[in-house]
Amino acid sequence: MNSVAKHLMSHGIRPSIQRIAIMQYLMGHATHPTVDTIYKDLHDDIPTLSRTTVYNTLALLEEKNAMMSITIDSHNVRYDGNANPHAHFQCRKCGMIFDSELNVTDLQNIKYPKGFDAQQVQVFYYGTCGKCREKEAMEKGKQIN
Amino acid sequence: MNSVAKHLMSHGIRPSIQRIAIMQYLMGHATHPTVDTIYKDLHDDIPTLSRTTVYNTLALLEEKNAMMSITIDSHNVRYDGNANPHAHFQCRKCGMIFDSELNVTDLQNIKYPKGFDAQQVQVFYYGTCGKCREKEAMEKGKQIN
DNA sequence: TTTCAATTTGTAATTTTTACAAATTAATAA
DNA sequence: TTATTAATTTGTAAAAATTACAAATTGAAA
Ligand SMILES: [Mn+2]
Ligand SMILES: [Mn+2]
Ligand SMILES: [Zn+2]
Ligand SMILES: [Zn+2]
Repeated sequence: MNSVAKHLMSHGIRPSIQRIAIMQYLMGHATHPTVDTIYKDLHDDIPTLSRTTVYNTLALLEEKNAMMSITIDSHNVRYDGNANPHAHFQCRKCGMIFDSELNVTDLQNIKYPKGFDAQQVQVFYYGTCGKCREKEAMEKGKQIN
Repeated sequence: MNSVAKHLMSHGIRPSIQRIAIMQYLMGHATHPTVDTIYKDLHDDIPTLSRTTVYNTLALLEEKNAMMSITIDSHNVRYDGNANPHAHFQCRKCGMIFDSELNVTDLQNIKYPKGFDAQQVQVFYYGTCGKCREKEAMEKGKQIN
């Protein structure tokens, strides 16, 4: 059996063709794709795949902690095959989402209201990515003023 | 002139009736409301208010840094009249969003990819709030097993 | 007052997500 | 194997959230 199927089973998920394809896609694409990107890309290989199945499967994978969703972008939920906790950076210019080295587990146990119990922490940085900053510098250089 | 109008003007926003009402609502409700909640609540006082105006105004207020939006919830964007940086906690049981004491500015300058430039950081905790934990404890107590 | 610009409004369109029942596929029992 | 049942997938329709846009209104400047 392939490693993706094993990953699913270790999380109590029966490894169907569709579930393997979606999980495999997430593990192979560290781009934090949207539902639509996942659907469109996979649809080329599996023309029978339904959008509903993508939604259903992503909900299942998340519930079983096989991956995580991130709400860094207000327009679309993003999905991340890397389930171990890490922070993210979204570029406001190009919209791309990058991983950050920040170990968010350090934050897990601090500074939320008394009597509360936190199970998860997400850290989202917003700013400008390296490429977009370079591009900006170029544009400025070209300007006369 | 009232203080809300002054706040708007200090951010370069012309203080119209609608803009004052929306900004005032956010400053008076630390509940991190959705667009719909803001619209429905204000509509009682200003029956002519349009949903589009609420969307437009919130986008403007955010652009001018008079307040901030938070994407802690995948279903709805939330709005926060408190623009100075702080973390948030969402209860997975009741959906409520609470402020956290965590000073996120500490995180501002650390651990995102090299050459990148972060302008903002958001920290979102997910878990169970105090009230929901109490409720859970009660339910468990009642059970025979 | 007239003119022009900014703002608001209402409607329609788009996008994202969810609901749901039928069809298909997989697992279990006979 | 074949019949029965359960799990999964599919397609369509509905709901919910957001955006586009042009007309109407309001405010500012000439
Ligand atoms: Mn990631
Ligand atoms: Mn807050
Ligand atoms: Zn970029
Ligand atoms: Zn709660």
